[in-house]
Amino acid sequence: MKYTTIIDIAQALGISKSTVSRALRGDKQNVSKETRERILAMAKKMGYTRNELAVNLRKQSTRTIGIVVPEMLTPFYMNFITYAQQELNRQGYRVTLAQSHENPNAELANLQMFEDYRVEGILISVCHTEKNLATYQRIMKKGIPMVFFDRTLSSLPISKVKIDDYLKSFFLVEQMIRRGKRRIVHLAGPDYIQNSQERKRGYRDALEKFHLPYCPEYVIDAGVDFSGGEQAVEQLLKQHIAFDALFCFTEMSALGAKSNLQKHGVQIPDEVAIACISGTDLCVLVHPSITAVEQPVKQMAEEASRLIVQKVEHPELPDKTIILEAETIYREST
Amino acid sequence: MKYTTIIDIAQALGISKSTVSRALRGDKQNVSKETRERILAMAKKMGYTRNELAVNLRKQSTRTIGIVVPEMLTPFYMNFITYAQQELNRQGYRVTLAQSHENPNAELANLQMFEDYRVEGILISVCHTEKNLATYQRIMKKGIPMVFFDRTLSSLPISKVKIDDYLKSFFLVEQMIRRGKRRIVHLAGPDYIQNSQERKRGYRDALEKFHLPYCPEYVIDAGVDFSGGEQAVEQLLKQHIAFDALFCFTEMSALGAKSNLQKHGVQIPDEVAIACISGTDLCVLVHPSITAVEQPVKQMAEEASRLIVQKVEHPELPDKTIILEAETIYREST
DNA sequence: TTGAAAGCGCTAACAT
DNA sequence: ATGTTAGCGCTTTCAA
Repeated sequence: MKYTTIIDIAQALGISKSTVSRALRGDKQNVSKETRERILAMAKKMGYTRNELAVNLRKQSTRTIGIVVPEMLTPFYMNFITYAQQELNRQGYRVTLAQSHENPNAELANLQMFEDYRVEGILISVCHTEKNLATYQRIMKKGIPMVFFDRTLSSLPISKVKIDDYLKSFFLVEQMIRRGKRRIVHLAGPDYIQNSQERKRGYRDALEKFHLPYCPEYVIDAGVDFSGGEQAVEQLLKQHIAFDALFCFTEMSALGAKSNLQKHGVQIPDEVAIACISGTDLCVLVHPSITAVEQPVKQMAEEASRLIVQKVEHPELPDKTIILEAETIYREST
Repeated sequence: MKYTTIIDIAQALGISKSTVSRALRGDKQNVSKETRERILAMAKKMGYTRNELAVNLRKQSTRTIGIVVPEMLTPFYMNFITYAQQELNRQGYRVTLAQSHENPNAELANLQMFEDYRVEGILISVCHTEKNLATYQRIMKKGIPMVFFDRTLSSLPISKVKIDDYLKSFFLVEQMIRRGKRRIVHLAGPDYIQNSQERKRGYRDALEKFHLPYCPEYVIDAGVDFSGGEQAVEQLLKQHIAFDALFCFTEMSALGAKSNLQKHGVQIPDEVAIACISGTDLCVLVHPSITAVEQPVKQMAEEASRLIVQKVEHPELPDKTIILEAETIYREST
């Protein structure tokens, strides 16, 4: 399969490739209307499509932003990507996507690939607090702009867009306590995600504020997904740990927990209340009794996009951290 | 920001760029172990990353497959993408993604972009039966391999991977009838999606088999998303159309319908049974009473990937249509 | 208004 | 084992 090139067009018309290039790029100044039309017609006839590889190589610019996310199964990251894509397209950038599947090695490979393809900026939600620190720093030092979003890293002086996980966590737990819950179990996320650590702090401090005891066995590592939530509940029941509320790290683990509780015949929310900090309204949609603090995914995407574009176009400007107000949703128990 | 090139390395070492290129590409035959090591060390020291743009241009090959999907919000397409990516990577191909947002113009732009970037094959689930027919044909004629999946087009002689929507639809409706449902409403998808048309046929024929009347007002255009399902139910209730079962086109419209029914105090599934053909277990997860025929997304992704690779590497081979057996799931009403 | 020529970073055929 | 050279498709000075 052979693509038509500007040389083919030039030859077919008996003119130089420079003129063809100019016409095709829409340069109205330096090519007569007549030849312009002949060129456009011939290009169409020959099925010409400009080779972006060659253009990018020549121009030494791709106008492409790479986005790395831990996963794309929950709507949160997909929404982020969609909004970011919109905003970045509006600003004249293209987007290429990569998922790390929660695996630092895959994340590394993706970042490497972005470098190889000369993306001009990177938006990333990291999958591990430490594992790829050196790589992030290497990329920064190389001068490739990066912006962290959602799962950020406090240890790195890079622009970030996030919510205040500590505060939101504190808030949610406080709500549960005010509603009379006393034995609140935290289905926590893994420690290698910083948001998880901050939510643990929020959980702990909220208990403290109300002089409730902090029991280590009430904090269970439930991972990030559906089955993590199921297993955590399984464990709780097996160990006969009494509880009247669950505060989950992700919406998926909340759903998993819910599902398993129902399987065991536990009434929700009469006996147990469930809450999580959610990227979308999935939880609410699925089960209105789950209380959620909703992350402002659209704003997050737009802020992150604006930040990365700014950084690409004005590398000299200082880094910025944006903390977004998450919307708190209260649902009446049904 | 200036990237290190093989010329930089060659100069730093006082050798030719060909040797550097060879060493960096892992050619052990034609470069002495000693210089090889010097080159690798220097490359690392200077932070070299190969410019894939240049490589692709020079080699006239990108080893990249483009995937176009209507949306990425439902897990079905995301699962497809993930599995396809795995399989294609295994075969030495990269993947680039685009979503049409159910918009034929966006789909067109995405296909155009894929051409510009010289993808070597395209996997697509179309968003409209007719709108972009000419483009698909143009691409085919140009010799760019394409494989259709899930939402395919019977009118085009291109390789496809799909389920038998007619059969599965027939089957599902038959089940409802056998369970005593008589007034089955079909929240149908739009006619510009072929799968939707075939499911309508299946619905109709199943009724006929059991000598049940076909009422046009029982077939409602509910679109593809959550709000479509909500609105369809709203309309049913407002018009006082009696029904005891809903057969929905998508899992999202099933969820929307369910949500609105609950809002109006209708018991599910005591009064109304809901069924859909689902790409994932989302429905089941959300509401175990929803009956679903599960699409074999993993196989679909793997077959489609294999087909496209085969077509890229052996363009002379004939087109193929693969119809996958969808797994039928019965859930007991809870 | 047009053309000639250089070059983006890399590979590969052909010398040496 | 290494170097020289041509060229992938395009843009962009510089000349004409």
